[in-house]
Amino acid sequence: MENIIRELNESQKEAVLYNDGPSLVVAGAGSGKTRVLTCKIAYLLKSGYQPHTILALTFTNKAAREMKQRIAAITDDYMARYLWMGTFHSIFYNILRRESQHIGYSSDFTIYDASDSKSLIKTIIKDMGLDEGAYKPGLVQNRISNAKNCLITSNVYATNKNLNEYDAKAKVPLIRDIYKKYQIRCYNASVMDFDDLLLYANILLRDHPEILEKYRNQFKFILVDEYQDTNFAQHLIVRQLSEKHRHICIVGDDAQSIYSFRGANIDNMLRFKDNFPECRIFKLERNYRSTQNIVNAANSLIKKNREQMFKNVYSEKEWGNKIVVLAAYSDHEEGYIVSSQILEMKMRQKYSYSDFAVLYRTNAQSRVLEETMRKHQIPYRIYGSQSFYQRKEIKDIVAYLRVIINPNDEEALKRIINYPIRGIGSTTIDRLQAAAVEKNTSMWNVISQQENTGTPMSKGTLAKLKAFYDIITDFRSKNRELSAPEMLEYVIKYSGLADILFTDTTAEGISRQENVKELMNAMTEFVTLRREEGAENFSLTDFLVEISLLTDQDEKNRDEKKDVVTMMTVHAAKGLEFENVIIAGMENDLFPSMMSQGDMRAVEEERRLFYVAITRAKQNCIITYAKHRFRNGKTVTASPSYFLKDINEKYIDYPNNMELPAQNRHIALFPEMPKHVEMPKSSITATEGLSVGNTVRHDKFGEGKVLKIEMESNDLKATVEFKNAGRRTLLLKYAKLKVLKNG
DNA sequence: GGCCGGGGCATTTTT
DNA sequence: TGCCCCGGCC
Repeated sequence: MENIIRELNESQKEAVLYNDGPSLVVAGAGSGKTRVLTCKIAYLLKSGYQPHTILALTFTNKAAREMKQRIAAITDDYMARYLWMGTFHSIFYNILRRESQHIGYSSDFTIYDASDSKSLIKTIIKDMGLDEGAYKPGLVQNRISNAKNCLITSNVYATNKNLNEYDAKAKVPLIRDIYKKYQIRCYNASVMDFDDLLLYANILLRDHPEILEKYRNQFKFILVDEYQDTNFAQHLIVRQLSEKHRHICIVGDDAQSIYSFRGANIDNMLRFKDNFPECRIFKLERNYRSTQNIVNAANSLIKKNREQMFKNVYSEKEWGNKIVVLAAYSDHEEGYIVSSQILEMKMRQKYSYSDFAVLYRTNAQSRVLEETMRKHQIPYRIYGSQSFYQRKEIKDIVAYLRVIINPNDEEALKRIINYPIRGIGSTTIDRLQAAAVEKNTSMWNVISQQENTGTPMSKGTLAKLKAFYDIITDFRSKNRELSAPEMLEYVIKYSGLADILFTDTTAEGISRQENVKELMNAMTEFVTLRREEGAENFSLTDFLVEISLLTDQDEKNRDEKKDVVTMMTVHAAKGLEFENVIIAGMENDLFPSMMSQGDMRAVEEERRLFYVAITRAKQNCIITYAKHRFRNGKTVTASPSYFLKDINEKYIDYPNNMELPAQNRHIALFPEMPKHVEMPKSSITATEGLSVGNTVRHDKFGEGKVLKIEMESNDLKATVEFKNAGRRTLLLKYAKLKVLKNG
């Protein structure tokens, strides 16, 4: 342990050793953040903290697993496995399962992924007879998700004036009803979506002080990684759990905040000091990853952002090569350039394929790039777009598993009730669903009580339903006897899926079979890993949890050892590093995205995204753009991104193009003109702009200072000391407080 | 109830 | 361009 601490640099060491109170570690890109976190946790264990009293929230499950292993190696102790370490979603899923009776859920609840929840929203919109042109499922889904991330429950949503007015203006006034129905149907199906995990975790802690107390006492030290990407729901959980013992350490880099579309709020980090005024700030500024040129170039770029914490990231590695910008005539030629660059560099400098990453802003760009990679016979692997667990054959099997654990899971049930074909058609399914909605129960309950519900159905249909019911019931009882891997095999065989899968000998059929085998491998691997970690009991449920909450990056273990080029979106590349990074499609309206035009905050986020992309590179960074690109069915002309101009020209080379990017044209033309109306700040979001210590103005009471902000039955209220009107407690939902000054 | 073909529409990022 | 949805037909 001492040796390891000795190897840290001064600021890393300080960050590791200070554990007497709250701390904020500002960790620049490549500054050895993971090392600090690992070392700190090991140090805490050595100082006498019991592992189960440490809660460490990471961005991916993979990161958690790797850190646990490293900690175990440092402390030379099997205890590391008892650390509470994982993503917000998986940790609070476990807590919610444990405490499910307090929120009225069964502990066997399952998880809706984004497509399940979209599909349910679609169903509801149809049921309500709404115009699907106006009520776009994706849009509604976003609104509901945003609301949840701000802890706006469906009831609060329905009664919130701002939100209702906003929706009315947007010609979608009934979103509030959709939201309500959606929550009811999720509840009846015994499922939660991703956002619900955080929402219900908050409700649990809010409504059950004894449970809050229990976890507060249990978690004597809390660490959170990537704090710049937490949303309000996550922030509030952390704050509540830690505000008593105040042993909290948050780590993050405001320059890498790229998830605001998911509700992440950079202010959680920037204003951490408001909640924990005594917090100490440590800055990790030495970059161990990239050459000086790359670090300097990235610094010069991010300086153009207004909102940021001051820091001075530097590298002491060699100076390195300049960033190279290459122009292509078309997106196809761009692909060609990318491929030839890889081949050429590989040949000249003995890189292997896995030393290269091709990054792009949108998934749609991958197609053309892929095509050229194939033409040049460059092996590659795409992460993200169609993840393993999104594949149809995998989703089908997983749907069976979900129904076994939780037969009320409606989306899973609908997926398999007639697959393989059992003669249960859409008419029957619609009827079952309607009956379930009407009786305020699940489809499964309707099916199991078919005889006495009186739903008019033919004898034949009833028999088919009974047969389906028997299959599932058999699976459920077998699940009590068989191990998880045995159960998986049993399901594939007796569901009839095996017959479909293994008789198909087309190329796609074979690939599907391979995927199914891969799923079985994943299961075996999971079981082995659990055993190695010392877990005695693991069930199908555990496996299901694991795969429902996998992050994109978690899937990267797959094929990790293969020598292939990595292709992914910039978002997916967060936290990773490569010898050589190629950023493709560096064009206006693409990067920065068209959607960010004119909105300064959005543009700054795009710039941070570009910053993330550049700082993934250890040795070389190559940027390409095309002058013509095929988009949405037609070819459009494109111009080099004005972001290129933001990089100091000292660090960048334009060997093959004369035409330099135009000056910041969007910003110059439309300074800060918002393109979209922001989602109104509701009662609870109000804290985003409001914190203890702020000077505020109230229409009636005048100026005052915020003393306290707290949550009471779904609403946030603030206690304000007004200069002329004395101390008052106001519901933020109604009181329109204007922040005059940050305390 | 399933399959096929035409038309319309989409495009930002994802736990 | 390609995906998804719907309608028509088997």
